[in-house]
Amino acid sequence: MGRVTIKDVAKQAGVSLGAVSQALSPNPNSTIKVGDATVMKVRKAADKLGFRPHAGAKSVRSNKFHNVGFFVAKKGVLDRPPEGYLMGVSDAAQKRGYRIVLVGMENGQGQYQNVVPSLLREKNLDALVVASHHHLSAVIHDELENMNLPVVYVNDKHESNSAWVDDYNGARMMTDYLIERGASSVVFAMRLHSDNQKIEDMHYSAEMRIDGYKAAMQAAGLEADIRTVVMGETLEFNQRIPDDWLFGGGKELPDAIFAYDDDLANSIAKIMYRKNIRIPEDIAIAGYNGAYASLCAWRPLTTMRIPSYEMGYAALELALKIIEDSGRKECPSIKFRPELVIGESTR
Amino acid sequence: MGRVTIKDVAKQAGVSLGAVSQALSPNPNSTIKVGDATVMKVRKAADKLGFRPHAGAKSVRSNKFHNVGFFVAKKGVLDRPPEGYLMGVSDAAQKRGYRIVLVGMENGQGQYQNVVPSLLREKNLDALVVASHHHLSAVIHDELENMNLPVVYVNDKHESNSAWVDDYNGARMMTDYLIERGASSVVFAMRLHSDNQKIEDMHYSAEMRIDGYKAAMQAAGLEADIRTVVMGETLEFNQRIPDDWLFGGGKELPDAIFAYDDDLANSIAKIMYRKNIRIPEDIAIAGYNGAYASLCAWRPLTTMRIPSYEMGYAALELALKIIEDSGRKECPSIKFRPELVIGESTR
DNA sequence: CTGTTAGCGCTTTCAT
DNA sequence: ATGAAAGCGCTAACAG
Repeated sequence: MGRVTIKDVAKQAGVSLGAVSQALSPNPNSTIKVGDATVMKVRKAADKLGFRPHAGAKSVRSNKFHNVGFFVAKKGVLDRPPEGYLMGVSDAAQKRGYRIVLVGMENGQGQYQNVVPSLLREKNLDALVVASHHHLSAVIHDELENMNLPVVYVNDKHESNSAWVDDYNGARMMTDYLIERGASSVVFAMRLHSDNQKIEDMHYSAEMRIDGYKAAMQAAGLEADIRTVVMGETLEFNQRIPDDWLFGGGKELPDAIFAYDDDLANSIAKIMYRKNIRIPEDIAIAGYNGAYASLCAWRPLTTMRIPSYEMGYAALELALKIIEDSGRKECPSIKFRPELVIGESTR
Repeated sequence: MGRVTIKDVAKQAGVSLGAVSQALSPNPNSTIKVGDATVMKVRKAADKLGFRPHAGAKSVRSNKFHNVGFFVAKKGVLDRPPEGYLMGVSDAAQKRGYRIVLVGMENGQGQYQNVVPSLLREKNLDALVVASHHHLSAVIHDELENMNLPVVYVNDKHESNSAWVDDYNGARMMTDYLIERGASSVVFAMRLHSDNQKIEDMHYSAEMRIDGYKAAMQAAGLEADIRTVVMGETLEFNQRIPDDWLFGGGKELPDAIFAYDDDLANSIAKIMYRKNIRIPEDIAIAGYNGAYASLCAWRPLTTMRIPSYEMGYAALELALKIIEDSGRKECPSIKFRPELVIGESTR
């Protein structure tokens, strides 16, 4: 039993080839119109024969794939939140009859080698959603421009074609909250990937979060206190931060620590716990991102939840808008608002 | 500037069409052989023109897609661990030049409507990896059989073509550990999706974990105590379990609770915390799965870690074995061992 | 609506 | 190695 083709269906249904094509995947611009009766007849025949259209063959003529790539500009991404982006992208795609194709970063020996992964070397996608957690996305951006492939960004801020979060206000709200709850010394903690990494080279959210934090501190008449630690590119759950990073050696314990993200917040909280400093009684700790891990833990973290599912969903819809209006190249970016989720790591 | 095809490359390189085809994607069985010099020349021309082969066109002749589907037989999966399966699958695929295509469950109004999602109705995949967390996979199994699509299971136990975990020994080890650490009353807690759900209708791991737990209790001369609670299909992080489920109304607080999975363990721990029962001083709580959330939390959970990345990786390799040995239909299933990860929810 | 035909981009065969 | 040509499954254009 070879493969069942449209030809077999036509024979079985007793109609023409073109009729089958139109019955199964109608095109309003087609010169050939099929009636409901024919459609039914064709469907029945197709079902009986177990016909499944060959996606590749379709794409050859139409040059449409109904595939959208999901590119993660980060190593080892899928093992950690927020994977809500992917879920949103996937649901939106499925609803519109598109498939999501995973495109991973290629990396050898901890270095990004081929910036454009080999999977993109084949023509197989109608568009690409880039989920950025990394300054690297800037490099990719240029490389992709030449490929004539519409690109949409999720969790990255660009002039157009992106879904991003208003982290300035997010950080401001979090800092305000900590101050309101009684903190007068609030440290903003973040990690760097290397000794001399500049804020400008980091993800856009770094600058926004710092600015939001500073603004809130200034408005309250408090002094901003930003502390950084140099760590590897990813923060493994067993990777330790030096115990004396935040205090010790003369430094005082602040009332609250606002960490750049939940990973860092959890790591800091672990240090405190080891030192028998009680959370939230002795110190308040807040994170950012609203990672699943922070929310469902038996001792949930106070965090700013990013609407990652909605952002992924919106990003895919942006991508489809561009694909389907074949003239248009750009759509305005969409701003999302984060939401304060109060856990048990603050009072 | 239309699309750059193999024809343009041939012209640019000054060689024949067939030569380009062979130079760029060599086939040992081809009658036409190209030398290294030609290959170089062709590659250079292709690079210069920005040539990207059309995946669809390739697939028409060869009937190979270099796509493997990843099917999640569960609603809203990608938002929660263990997503390590997907990462393993994705890495293994990338290494071998395959793409991962996400195939979601279609569900309307909380009911599974079309068991085989529409994305599978097109011929587009060489194989499918089914990640099962659900008895539903049995239904899918039958439906897929007719499709002539090799199917491999991850986190499900079948005679062949599956990567599964030895949960019997996992549960046994966990129970032994709890007993060793001083517990004499250990409750095994699990949830049911409906009032009259039978263990046999659940995921294979339910029975294995129960049996492992029972065996350990019996070996220690203790009485098994299994308690179930009826909940929705998914356990949201804000979904509450009745506070009096495990104790109250005459029931005594056990020394330890071994929960079917980390989600449930976290929920139980939250109840305890609300009731001012100290963990681990007053009661020990253990989970299962080794979800990222459990491991990276600032108060990590004691859990059995499933090697989900490795399982996903292995499952994909099984799939490729079947794809590439076009004769073979089955490979022996692979058993994985879970690993005890001691957190701070037990002594 | 039908039947026929061209053609998408690529692989493969055939004769040279 | 070449150039020519067939064919994969499908869509789309053509005249009826």
